[in-house]
Amino acid sequence: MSFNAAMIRHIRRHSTATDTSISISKAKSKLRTEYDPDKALEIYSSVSKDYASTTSSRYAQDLTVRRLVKSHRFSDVENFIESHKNDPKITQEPFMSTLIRSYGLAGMFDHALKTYDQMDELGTPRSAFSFNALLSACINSKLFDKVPQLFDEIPKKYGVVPDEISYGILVKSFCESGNPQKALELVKEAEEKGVEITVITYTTILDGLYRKGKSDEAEKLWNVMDKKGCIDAASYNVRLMFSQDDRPEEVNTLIDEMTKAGYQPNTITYNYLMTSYLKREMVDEAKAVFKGLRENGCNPNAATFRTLVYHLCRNGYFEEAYKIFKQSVRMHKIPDFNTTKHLVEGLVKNEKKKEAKGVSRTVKKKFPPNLLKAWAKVEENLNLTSGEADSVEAEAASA
DNA sequence: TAATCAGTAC
Repeated sequence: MSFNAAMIRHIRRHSTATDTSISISKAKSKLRTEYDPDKALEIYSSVSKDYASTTSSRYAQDLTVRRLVKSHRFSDVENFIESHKNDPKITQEPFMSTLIRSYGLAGMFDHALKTYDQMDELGTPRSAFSFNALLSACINSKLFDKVPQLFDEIPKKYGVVPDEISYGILVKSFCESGNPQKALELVKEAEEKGVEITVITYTTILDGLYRKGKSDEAEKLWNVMDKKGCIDAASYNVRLMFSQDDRPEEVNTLIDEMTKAGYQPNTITYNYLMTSYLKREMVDEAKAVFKGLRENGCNPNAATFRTLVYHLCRNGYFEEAYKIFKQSVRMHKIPDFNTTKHLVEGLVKNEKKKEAKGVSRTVKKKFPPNLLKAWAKVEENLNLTSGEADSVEAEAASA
């Protein structure tokens, strides 16, 4: 089925509860594991809007847009987002902002701006909230130079007053343009205007400085943040990210410091520690970090699996990588195309063709349709197409 | 409503 006007009518018709409608939480969990954009649309349309809170439906909407974007179906994205403009909630700024943000996720900034300009005729009031949605859309569309321009023009045009988040997004745009120095200057300017510099804004600049190799400046900024008490776990994670190439002992020391300062290490923290071990081929230590996640109150995320499988393959531990891959499938967090490609190639090379076929069958069920052509090529090159094999998924389910 | 999870993306 392809997305069309009938589907939009279907979505509208189901705006009240019917026996076919499902709860938003059920839709969210279904959407998380559904990569086919058409099926994602079906799930979205079956949600009863009566139960949908703004944040929940925004999440479901974002997921649906992401699935369509992954398949490069931009006209369907447009139809999908535009269909929401008939919703009576369109006069509510947060609802409208969701549409602007969604266009940004799709990289369709022109549409985001057009939608923002439309707010007058649709009767939606403007505050910093929708302005920030527009600036985020700009960042997500990777138009970093456009953010300062909008920051200058929009307040003049519409009388919107930028808030601390607007400044945070402007800071991000400078960092993304490779100019964290300019971001630091902006901090001064904002402070003079009495706009708060939040921990997220500081952390953004910290990351920007490290990325440009300005470790000295980053450390100076860290001291400023420390003095102000403007630090959280994510700030520590940025420091950890740039210490991944250090010795694992040093990474562990930094994590100790983090814990003593009262910040709970999270999954991302442990991902960095794991990577620091893997970069030195300390596979047992890395696996110990992975196994210890749960007792540290953390769950592996998609990056955990991707990193572990990727490095295990790079180091030639294909059977280990295969085991981890099976776990990732069970948790609906399977690694990306390239990592999985490394895995099947390594399995074939090591005469594990049956396992390779299992991975391949799973991939064909889980990857977005637009990647399947490229995957068919991988299969063909490895001669995996003949014969039958159970998918990893089926095997994992029966295990 | 913004920040951190490998890297050109496929």
